Amino acid sequence: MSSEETSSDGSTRSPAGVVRLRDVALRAGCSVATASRVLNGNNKVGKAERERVLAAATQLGYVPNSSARALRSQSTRLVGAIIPTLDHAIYAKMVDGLQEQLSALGMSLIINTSEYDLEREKTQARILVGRGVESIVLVGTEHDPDTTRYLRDAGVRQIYTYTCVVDGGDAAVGFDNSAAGRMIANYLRDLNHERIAMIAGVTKGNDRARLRRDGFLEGLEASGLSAQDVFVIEAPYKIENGIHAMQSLMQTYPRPTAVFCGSDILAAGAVKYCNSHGIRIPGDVSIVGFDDLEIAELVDPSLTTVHVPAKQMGEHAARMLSKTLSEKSGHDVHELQTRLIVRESTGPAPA
Amino acid sequence: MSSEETSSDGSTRSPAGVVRLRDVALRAGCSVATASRVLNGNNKVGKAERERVLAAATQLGYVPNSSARALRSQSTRLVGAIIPTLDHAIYAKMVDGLQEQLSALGMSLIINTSEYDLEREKTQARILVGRGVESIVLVGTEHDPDTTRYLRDAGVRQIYTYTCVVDGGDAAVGFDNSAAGRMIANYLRDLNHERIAMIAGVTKGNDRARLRRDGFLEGLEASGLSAQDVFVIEAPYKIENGIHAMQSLMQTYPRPTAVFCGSDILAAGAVKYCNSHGIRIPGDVSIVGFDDLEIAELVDPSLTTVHVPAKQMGEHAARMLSKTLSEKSGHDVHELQTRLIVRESTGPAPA
DNA sequence: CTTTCTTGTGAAATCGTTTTCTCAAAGTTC
DNA sequence: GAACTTTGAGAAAACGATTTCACAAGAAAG
Repeated sequence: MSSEETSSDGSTRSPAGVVRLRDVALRAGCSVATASRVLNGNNKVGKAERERVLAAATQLGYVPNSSARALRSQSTRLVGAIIPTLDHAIYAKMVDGLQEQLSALGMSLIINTSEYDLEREKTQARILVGRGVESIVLVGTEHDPDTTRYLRDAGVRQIYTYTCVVDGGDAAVGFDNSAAGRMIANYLRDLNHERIAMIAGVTKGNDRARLRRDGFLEGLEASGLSAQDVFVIEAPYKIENGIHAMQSLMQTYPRPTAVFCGSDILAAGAVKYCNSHGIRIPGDVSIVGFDDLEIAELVDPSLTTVHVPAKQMGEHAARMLSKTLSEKSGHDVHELQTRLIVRESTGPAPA
Repeated sequence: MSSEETSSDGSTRSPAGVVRLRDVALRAGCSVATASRVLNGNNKVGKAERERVLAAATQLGYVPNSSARALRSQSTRLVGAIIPTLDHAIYAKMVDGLQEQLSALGMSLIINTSEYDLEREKTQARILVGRGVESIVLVGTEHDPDTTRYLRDAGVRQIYTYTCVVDGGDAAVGFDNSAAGRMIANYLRDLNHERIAMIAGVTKGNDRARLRRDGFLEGLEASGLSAQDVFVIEAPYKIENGIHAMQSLMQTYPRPTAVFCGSDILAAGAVKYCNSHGIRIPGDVSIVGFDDLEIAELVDPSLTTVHVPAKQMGEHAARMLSKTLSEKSGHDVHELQTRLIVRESTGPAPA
């Protein structure tokens, strides 16, 4: 006697009581092949048979085994995403949008975090391929060449976000980090600032942080300021780092009159430091953030910052992915617009 | 000629260039059965053979096809999570911890968002079951009875988070929302506040919000205050809602001298309103938040709030899930401790 | 009335693993 | 040294779907 039990109508059931296609076919009085065809919308099935199968399936509450389906048809409707962390609103928002759209399009999302480590990203990519994802959403353009090659070889479509540079990938949705940096440079120069500093994110393995910094420095150079004189501190996106970096900057002489932060998180820390040390914003120093998170409006003074459409970016990435299935267009770049949000933390350079 | 290409060493590769177990076995000079045994830690394999397989696997960068593995072994190592939204740090942090641990334990996570809608949660649950998840992480104890039953019938283990009440589920990891509410009630009463109000989250379909409110009101009653006199406003967790709710409260007479907010988000809005309308905190009104998000420290004055170990909760949920596989303990509750973080937004009641 | 397409159907191969059988070789025990 | 364990390894059978192939039966064309 096997572990299966044979019921009176002759159908066999697995111990867990899970309904298989065989059971549906048995009840509908046809072969599994026919049942499969009906359930997959293949129209080469007679009307009567089709209806019997459909009825049997609903009556039994049949749910296809997606492992089996994926194994045979080599098509999971599965998407992977590797992001640095979910503990940062800018990525969480993107994933939120991505998930929402994918769900609406009948796809599912497996997420993995890399903690800003490209080596770890490589490992996660392998896992996701093993899971059978058909596409993978990554952050930024810079990745381990192994990762890029591996994914290409595995036939997995790569979509980069927060960037407009496709490079080794298949598509990109994001914005021009460099242009955003230049925009801030121009904005601060228009306010007559001359002693300018930056608190950037860690640029190693992070092209977004690097491009923002480089664009910013380029913009300053273009306006006649030597980039040599611009003090740049790199720090991970944490409030404490913003505090400490601002402390360092405020101890330099001459003090900068404007500080551009690579993220609102760093900017919030910078503001906190100034507030607790009697440094007036923007009277003594102007501070600019990046991302336009909720905190930008909550800190006092509220932050001038660059708005990044994070959720839209995720939504658009999802739409790009669904397109893949039908029209596999080539290198596909979608640029979203960032915009400067001027609030209270910036003002003209002190006299 | 098939679609496979045969390379010089005799191994066959699928068109996509994915390495299969067969390739590993071929390179190691053994059968697939043996290779499988080695890779699955079955110790009945000779030392020399074992090492050759391991070497071959790493050299080829072998990643098992999890569909096939799942199909045969009847175990996808797949976990689902349905959370209200990722656009709220408290959930994003939990998922961050969950994902990190699951990944370390060799499991993958599919996430879905419900937008605080139990109907939508039901739909998502069905999708996840179809995907073959073995467990599902949900937020709170309150769910559509259909969802609970469906998941139980499908043999999917249900883990509730942010709560200690298991009810229809299999396990819970979280904290006592009601006790946290009482704690705040006592704290405010100890500061001699008598006119107290609350800005709660939406309680429909949200037992956490409801329990916090009820615990708070109970605590006030216990200290001799009539819950009738406590004005409670419900609002979704958005900053603007905090602003508007605070506006309403400040227009009542007599004004409350202390306001408990169901979330730091609402509290941040409340603070913002006061700051822009010359209402002193805590001189005129004390404000208490909930969650201890980054913003609690960033707003001015910084928020007195209840610390919630969100990331730990996710990590613990992951560990509970992995336990299932081996020791399937029954109803399993793990209570984490919340604690009151006193900052600048609270003080004694004005005279 | 044959021949040639359609059309609908079922049998069987397949996807890449894990796991059960089977069996040979090498130890053990008397 | 014969009879029994143990041990290690391969061949082959699952797992549950999809999809190819083969083939009837009926329709259309000659």
